[in-house]
Amino acid sequence: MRKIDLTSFNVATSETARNINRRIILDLIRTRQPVSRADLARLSGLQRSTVSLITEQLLTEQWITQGALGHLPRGRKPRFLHLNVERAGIIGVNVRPTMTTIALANLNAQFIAHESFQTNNDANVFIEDLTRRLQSFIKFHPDIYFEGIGVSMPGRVDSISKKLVFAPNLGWRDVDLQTPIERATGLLVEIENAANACALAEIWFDRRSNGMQDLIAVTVSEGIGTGIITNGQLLRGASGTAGEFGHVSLNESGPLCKCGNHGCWEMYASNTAAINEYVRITNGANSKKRDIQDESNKPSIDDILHLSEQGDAKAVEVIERMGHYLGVGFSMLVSGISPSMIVVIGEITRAWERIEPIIKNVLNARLPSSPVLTRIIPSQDNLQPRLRGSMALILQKHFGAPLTA
Amino acid sequence: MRKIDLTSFNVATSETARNINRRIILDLIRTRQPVSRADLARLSGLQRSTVSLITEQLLTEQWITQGALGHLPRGRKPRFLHLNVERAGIIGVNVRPTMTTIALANLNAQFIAHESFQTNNDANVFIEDLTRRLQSFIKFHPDIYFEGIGVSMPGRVDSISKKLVFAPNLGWRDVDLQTPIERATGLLVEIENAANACALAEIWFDRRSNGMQDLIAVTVSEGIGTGIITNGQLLRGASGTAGEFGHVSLNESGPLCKCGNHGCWEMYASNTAAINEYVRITNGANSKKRDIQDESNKPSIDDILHLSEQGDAKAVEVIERMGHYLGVGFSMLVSGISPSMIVVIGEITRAWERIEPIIKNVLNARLPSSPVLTRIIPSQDNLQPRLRGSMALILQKHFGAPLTA
DNA sequence: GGCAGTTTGTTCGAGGTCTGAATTATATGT
DNA sequence: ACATATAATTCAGACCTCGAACAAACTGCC
Repeated sequence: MRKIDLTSFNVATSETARNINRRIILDLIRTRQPVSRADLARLSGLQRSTVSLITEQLLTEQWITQGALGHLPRGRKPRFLHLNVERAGIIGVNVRPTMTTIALANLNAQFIAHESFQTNNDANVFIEDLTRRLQSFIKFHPDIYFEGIGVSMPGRVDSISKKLVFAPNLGWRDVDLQTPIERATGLLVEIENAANACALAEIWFDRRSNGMQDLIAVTVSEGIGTGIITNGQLLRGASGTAGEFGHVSLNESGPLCKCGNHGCWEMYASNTAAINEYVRITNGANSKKRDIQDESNKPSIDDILHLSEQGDAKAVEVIERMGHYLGVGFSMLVSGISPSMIVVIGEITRAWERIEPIIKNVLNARLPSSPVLTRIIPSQDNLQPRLRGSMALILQKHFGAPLTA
Repeated sequence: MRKIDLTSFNVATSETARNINRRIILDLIRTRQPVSRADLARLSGLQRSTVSLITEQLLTEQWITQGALGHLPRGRKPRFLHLNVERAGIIGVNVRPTMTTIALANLNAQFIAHESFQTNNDANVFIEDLTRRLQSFIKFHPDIYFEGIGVSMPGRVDSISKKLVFAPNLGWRDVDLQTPIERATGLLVEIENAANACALAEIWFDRRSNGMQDLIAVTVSEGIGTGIITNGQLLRGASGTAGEFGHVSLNESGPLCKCGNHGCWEMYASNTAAINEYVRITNGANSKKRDIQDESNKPSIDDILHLSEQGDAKAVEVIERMGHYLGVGFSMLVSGISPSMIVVIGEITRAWERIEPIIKNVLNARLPSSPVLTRIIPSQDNLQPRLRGSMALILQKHFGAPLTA
């Protein structure tokens, strides 16, 4: 049971009941479409008369549309309702260290258009670039009503000020993206950390999380990020700085991390860690004296995955080591938070068949006293969880639970 | 924003608005008493007429009482409202490995009566003992209407079946306390893990958590437990097994823990760890051959704290080591969850002045890239957080936010 | 003492919402 | 054509909040 937050709460007015039921009906239509009014009454437990009133409202507001008639063995045929995919568009922006993607989707979070461009290293130049592109993107679709813009960032975002606090792989600090984008487009803008966006994407759009109210999304790339959802809601912590499990130290005397701490989880299980390890063990075999590691000589994580798929013993070793340390970190998450599901996002999911048994072994070894109830699965990367998650930020406003009490 | 849980949700009826506002008013009276109707209207934002209707209902149901008149420089004097402390009693039960305490409190969670007895090692004998004592406890207060019984347990409690899954320090497994107590007393019974109960006590009754919606309670005793509150609500995880941060491994090759894993946090920072360490370093000095450690010869944590207060160098060393490792674990919690507050419960809080700077140093060393926003404070142990938390389990039902959508 | 000004608390009609029974609409099978 | 079944709408009744008007109670000032 939730404690009432007496510092910021909403009392109920005469319209509160409608607000609650409207959101329930709208979310039911979203997830069960096509669906009839009678179905909605059965699913929700509301009276058919109430459902009719609510759907009439949703129809006039163009949130939904009426479709074909259904088929039944007996009786009057039901008229199916759908989300009105043409009503509105949501823009998702996925900022990554090298590339930035802008995408337009309908209310079903199906992509309609997208474009990508190089991410400029300078934050100010980038913002100018992005806002200009967003403006022309919007102009290019004059017939669409835009609900808002969601932005996923590779770094820590303050949940109150909505500023980017720090993005290590971009080298940006204290950047305000929300204000310039809002000013340039006049739309609602939400900024969120990439791991949090992935967690949202999973819970809002992935069937595998059906009915789950808690899960953790682990993004494995240059570093490791964790987006945590508990009780159906993002865990943000004091000013949005939760989710830095990637910087929990697994070994006090381990290698020095960018964050200044030693032996962080991401020093063992990130792509960067795998690349460094691969360079270390191949150099050790080929030429011990080549101690200056040229950046351009380093393989990419995709190279290593490709080599391991072809049976290269050292690449396999590196990937398996990465799997092992992913398992170590997961065991921490399972002990402490015990989510229903952990979703892994990143290139490493390509090698899932190889690392899954390793992860399971580590978990069983490290959690001997209790069965592991957490499902650990790879993300379906083609679904673009970062982009879809940034869209969920906007969709939530209409489809999420109302804020009462 | 919370996602609507379509597997179990509540639609709004015509009474939902009243339910919401009633709980807001009742919680405002609880926290701000004495308070007038006009104050409530200002605090809640509801109309004075609405507040009058709600308070009238609360008065007839005897949840609240009218008290004295207030004083104002001008105008009609307000009539103060209070919680009706005589309306109802809540029974809290705190089960610990050696002793069990039963306490009766009023709606303000002020203790009226309490009794303690030895905890029987045999679960069945214990249940019989407890239910008999509860029955006579209730008979002894025939004029009180009991709201329910909350039980705090030193072990893992399944949040769905409400069974005790495992209590290592009692050696109990799969014990159902709820059903026999409900049967014996006819009252609502809630069972919860001790750390979770402490977290609830903190958020419901401690002024220091005013306005906070997230905190972690860390119980330091034989082991280490973590009760986590996020978004104003207990984090339970898959079937209530969250909060086992005490069994996260800090060192893969550390000492073997009861749980079967190596180098768990509680192997370094619990009372047991401190006692073992003290025995190790004193034996090392006195007689290296005395390798059989007689249980009865071991000092208690209170002994060690007492010695350290008197300046015993080895006791001080052990306490400072414990402080260091508490800091190590806290840095994990701050990285991953970043709660507004961490509250420490246990005998170690007696040495707070000594260990606080050590903990702060560890946190600053391990979280170099961002300021630590989390306040770390000792619990006020005389407030009996375990007992009060078990009472909060029952109070929540009436004072918590309603379950809508 | 009486009156103006102020604040508390209640009363009552208006408007929004859900429920549940009755009604209308539409389809199938005999 | 008629019985049966299901979908969807209509409408009175009950509950709720709002907001204006009103009554109650108190202070200060003339």
